[in-house]
Amino acid sequence: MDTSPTAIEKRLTTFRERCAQLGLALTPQRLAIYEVLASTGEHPGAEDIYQRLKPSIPSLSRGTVYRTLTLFESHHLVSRVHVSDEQARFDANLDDHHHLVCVRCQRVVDFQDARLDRLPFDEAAPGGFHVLGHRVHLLGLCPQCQEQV
Amino acid sequence: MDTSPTAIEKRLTTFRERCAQLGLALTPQRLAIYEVLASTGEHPGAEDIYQRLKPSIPSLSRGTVYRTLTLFESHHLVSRVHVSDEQARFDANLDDHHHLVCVRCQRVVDFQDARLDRLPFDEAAPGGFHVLGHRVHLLGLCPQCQEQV
DNA sequence: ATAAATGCAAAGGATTTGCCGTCAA
DNA sequence: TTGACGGCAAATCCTTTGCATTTAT
Repeated sequence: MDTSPTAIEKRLTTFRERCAQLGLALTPQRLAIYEVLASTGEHPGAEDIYQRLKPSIPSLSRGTVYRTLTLFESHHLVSRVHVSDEQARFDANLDDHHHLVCVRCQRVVDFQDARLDRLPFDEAAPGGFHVLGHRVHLLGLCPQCQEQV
Repeated sequence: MDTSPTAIEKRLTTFRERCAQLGLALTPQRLAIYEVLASTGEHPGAEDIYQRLKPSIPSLSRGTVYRTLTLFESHHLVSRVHVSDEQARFDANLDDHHHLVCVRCQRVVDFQDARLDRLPFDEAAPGGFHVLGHRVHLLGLCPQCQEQV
């Protein structure tokens, strides 16, 4: 995900607009939670976000983080990523994209490749399944984990 | 997954062999748990398996089901499927395959398509990621859920 | 002002774990 | 007999929820 200041700004602007449209209150907690997601490509989980914000917002509670993330997801402001078993992880990148998953450290990196966006699956769907979309997970080792092997 | 009697038999035979090779005891519980997985394409979760076996093995405990599934997975006798948030689900189909996931009822169906087995991703991996394999999830509606919409 | 949002703590579900009795090699 | 295995219950981890209070619009 592009995490340049410009791209982050853009995401935040869109976020404020969408909240207004949706009639969602723009509380400091919500803004802070969204900011964390908008400015990282790390796909943090609820607990990660809670820990990152606790110092600056001491009153913040886990419940709010969970509730807010679920709310954001239901309004398609962020998406939920299921990697391995562990906790759910979140992503503010709403562009069509796929994921590289490190099988060792579980790091998740977005990547885009037009060639993977149109797969020959429509005709392939067996059993009358009606395919709406697809997700590709590339499993492998991130640079850091390659060194440690 | 092919659930014809012949295919199931074949899986069971392989399973027994692998257990012997690995020095794993072939207990009634383990066999029963594997049989459930070998004879269904439903990708049941631990609780599903427990419920299905409880009537025939009243002494069975959840702990054993969980422990056994984890053991199987660590020896690559079954694989763990992460669909949505809910519980982990298991699959005795070890052939290379992908998954159709119903976004409505969460049904998971295996499917194979040679065209999806070689994707143009090797060169695509950004940031020095070393890609070892990939998984394609096709998201859509199963026949039953299409009718209910 | 008023409905919505937060904090807190308790509840919930899925899974793991420790302990002890049991069983098979 | 001896280590592996299963049953049971307690513990753990992640997440949701109810309720009283505070806040955004």
